[in-house]
Amino acid sequence: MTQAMPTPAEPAGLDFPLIRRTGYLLHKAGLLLMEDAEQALIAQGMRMRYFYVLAALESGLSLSQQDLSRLLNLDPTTMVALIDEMEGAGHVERRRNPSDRRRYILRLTDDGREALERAGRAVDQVERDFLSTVPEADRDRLRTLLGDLLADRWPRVIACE
Amino acid sequence: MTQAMPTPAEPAGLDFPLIRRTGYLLHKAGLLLMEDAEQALIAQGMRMRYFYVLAALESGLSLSQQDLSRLLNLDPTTMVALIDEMEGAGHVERRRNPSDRRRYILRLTDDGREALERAGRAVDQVERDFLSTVPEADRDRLRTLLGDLLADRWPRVIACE
DNA sequence: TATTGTTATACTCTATAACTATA
DNA sequence: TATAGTTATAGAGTATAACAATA
Repeated sequence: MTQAMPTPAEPAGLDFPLIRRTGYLLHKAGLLLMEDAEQALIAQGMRMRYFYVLAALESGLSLSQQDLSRLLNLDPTTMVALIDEMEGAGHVERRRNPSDRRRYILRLTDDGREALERAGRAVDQVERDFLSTVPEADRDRLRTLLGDLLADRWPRVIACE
Repeated sequence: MTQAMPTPAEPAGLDFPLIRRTGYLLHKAGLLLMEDAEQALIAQGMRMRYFYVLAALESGLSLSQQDLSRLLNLDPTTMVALIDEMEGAGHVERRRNPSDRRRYILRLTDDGREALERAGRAVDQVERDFLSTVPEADRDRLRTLLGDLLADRWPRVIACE
């Protein structure tokens, strides 16, 4: 081949204007970090949405499947399959809500709580690794900046992908 | 309904541990920003990947479809349809590479360059709006932090989703 | 009549396999 | 034999529609 081949290994050689955009960098950083986290969870037979549901149920509120669907922005039919999986793994229990027998009250089991903690540790580790190049002092600043950035968008912030 | 309903409008009321993670905030911020950008581009009949290809071709390198596939991490078959669309819109030209007639050399047309500029302005505007709550001085800091964060992952940074 | 959970179905997106023309 | 582009096809993931139980 006589043509120069762009090598993805050296994109810096390409004048690719996107990589100078804060927005682009923000998107890529978030994406890479979440991919790492998902990968770490897959090693535990779990995905991020699974982790999200565990985290939501830890709150102790009496959440139904559709409550969770709305909260995490997942389709109710998707939620059925997810809760099926979690129930099969013994991490979640379905109990009928006595005051509205159409609904379940979903509860974390002890195994579920344990799985949540273990997953949380894995995600913590991924975050630490990912942020390791950022000086300690800047990490707080970064978190604060991101929090401010999202402050006026709370309704959409808690949601899967 | 007698049970308390969690209202996504007030997630702060939920003790949702994820929203205190820098990694989670980073992911959500990047996602929301990119959704806004995609929305702005859809108003121009364009998507982000379309914008990415325009931006890559602006470099002036002699890129083939598969060069672009590798660079943007898009499947070659997906690239066919995308370039079909771009060619149909008159933004890209396919010319056979005379030194290897299997390949094309893809070129931006004047219309394509114009579309790139217009899209770039839209994305700029989205970024400015999104970052408007961050003090001017912190914006530079944020960009620098994100750049450092990605510095050792360049091979994976230039890529669609 | 409306809503929860559920199933079955359709749709979208992406990846796989096979083909052609070139090398 | 291998590669670029293409097409047709299969698969994963998601959304839509319809249903039973309950309100």
